[in-house]
Amino acid sequence: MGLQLFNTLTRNKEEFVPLEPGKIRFYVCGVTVYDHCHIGHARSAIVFDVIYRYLMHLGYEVTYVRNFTDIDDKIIRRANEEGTDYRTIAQRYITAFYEDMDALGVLRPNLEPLATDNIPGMIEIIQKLMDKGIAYQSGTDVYFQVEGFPSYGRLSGRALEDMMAGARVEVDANKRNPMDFVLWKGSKPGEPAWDSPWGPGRPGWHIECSAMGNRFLGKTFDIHGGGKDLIFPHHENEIAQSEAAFDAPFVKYWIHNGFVNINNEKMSKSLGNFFTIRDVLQRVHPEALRLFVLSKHYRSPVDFSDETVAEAERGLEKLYHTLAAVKDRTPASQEGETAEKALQSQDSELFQETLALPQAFTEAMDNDFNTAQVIGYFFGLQRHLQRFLDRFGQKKLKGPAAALARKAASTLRQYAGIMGLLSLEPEVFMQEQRMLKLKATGMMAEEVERLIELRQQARKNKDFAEGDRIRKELEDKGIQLEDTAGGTRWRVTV
RNA sequence: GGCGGCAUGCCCAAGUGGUAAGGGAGCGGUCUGCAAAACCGUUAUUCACCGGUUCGAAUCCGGUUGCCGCCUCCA
Repeated sequence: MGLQLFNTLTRNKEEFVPLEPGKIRFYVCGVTVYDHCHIGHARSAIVFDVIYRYLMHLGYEVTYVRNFTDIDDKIIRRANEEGTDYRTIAQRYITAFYEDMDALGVLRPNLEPLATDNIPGMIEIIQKLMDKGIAYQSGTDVYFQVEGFPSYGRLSGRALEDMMAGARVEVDANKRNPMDFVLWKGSKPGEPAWDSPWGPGRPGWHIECSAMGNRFLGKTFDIHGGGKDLIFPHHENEIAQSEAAFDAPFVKYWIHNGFVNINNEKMSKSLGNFFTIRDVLQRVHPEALRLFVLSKHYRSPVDFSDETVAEAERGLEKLYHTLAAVKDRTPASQEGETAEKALQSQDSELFQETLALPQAFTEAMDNDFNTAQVIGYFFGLQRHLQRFLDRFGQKKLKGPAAALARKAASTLRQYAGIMGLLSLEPEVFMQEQRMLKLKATGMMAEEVERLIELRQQARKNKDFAEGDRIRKELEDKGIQLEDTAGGTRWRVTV
């Protein structure tokens, strides 16, 4: 069947056929660097990261471009507020962006161009549009004339007349049509400015993506992504500019991710109901956040709350717990290949489920990146694997049993890895998770360890009352003890 | 006012014409010195409501209600 994806342009799921066999040219709108990123940005980044990883997994040679908007009114305003240069602001938040993305485990695109490094390309496009009479200068600004582009509104599914009837469009005496949008914005004295045939100024917002897309990916490219809120006007305008300038289709497939909501309302800067990525990562493990995001289909809205995030955390802990159990209870060294028959005879169902995972994974991902379904498969395999382990009680697994457990675990990790999940060694994850959660209890790890040691002494002396008292004391502070064959483990439950 | 989306058990959530995945929580059990974790069992004859198409619909069509988004910067 092959990859099917929902194309915003046609509002249908379509079979994906690359423009050039084996290759994909992929562009995602990046951020405007005037402030820290919030969870909404995190969702978008994670969603497109998984799409990128999956396209590579399918064997495509992917050229992935994600830009930075490093010049814009909000950046200038911020610079003025702080009495500094727009570059300082942009650079600061680019650095912060990388810190956030790295923490989230989001892979770097192949190219991450800056708008300000691509101004000649923008001027070139604007010039083309001027030459064709589709753009006009008015005062110190240059505008795109929407009526000169007949299919304007196709992506967002609305007609020009309808939009004008909306009447919320700012009346601008410079514009011939209220829907015309700025391509080049004349600078006021003291504002950042670049020379152009229309006088000193700066580019309008939409033109940068047309210029960078064209420069790095060509006139027409395969996939363009971004948040749903970019459909109109940003992407609509990109299409108008690019297609009018180059007389070629701009993009074949448009992919848009849904919003992150708080209390069922869109998270946004303007509403002020946002959490920054860095704040959330103070208390939530990045992989838990990733699991949270991928537990829902990328086009649906998701509600971000303590409860929904906690569910993802518990789920992730469960998956890692099973991986840890396999690691602890099977021999460290691999003793060669075990015959399939021997594996199957250990537990036919687990064996089959392990073998079936690659195809189930691919079918779900091919179906418009159905990561939620994939995660369901992960839990199914985890449960069977854990059940298999439990059959052996406290005993270690040997021979074909160990081989089957390892095969199931490594298959699980391999496919979860394509989505950027289960990428850590289980003990590393559990340690990170403990340390993260410990902050909320106000306790130090040493203190916990000391109390555990005291409890062990008491238990050795058969003083269970004292042992239980210590456990209760820790429990009240949010530390849950788990006595295992390998000693006492602890985790934080608050 | 225009355009679009969504409504699945207590909560989250997949399902795209063939008879309801998965996770969390709850309850019962196994295990445990006691716990925790884990595992097992259990919770939707039913998918907002009303009609229709079909041998068959959560899935398609029409209508109703509710929520959300876009039309202004926004992932």
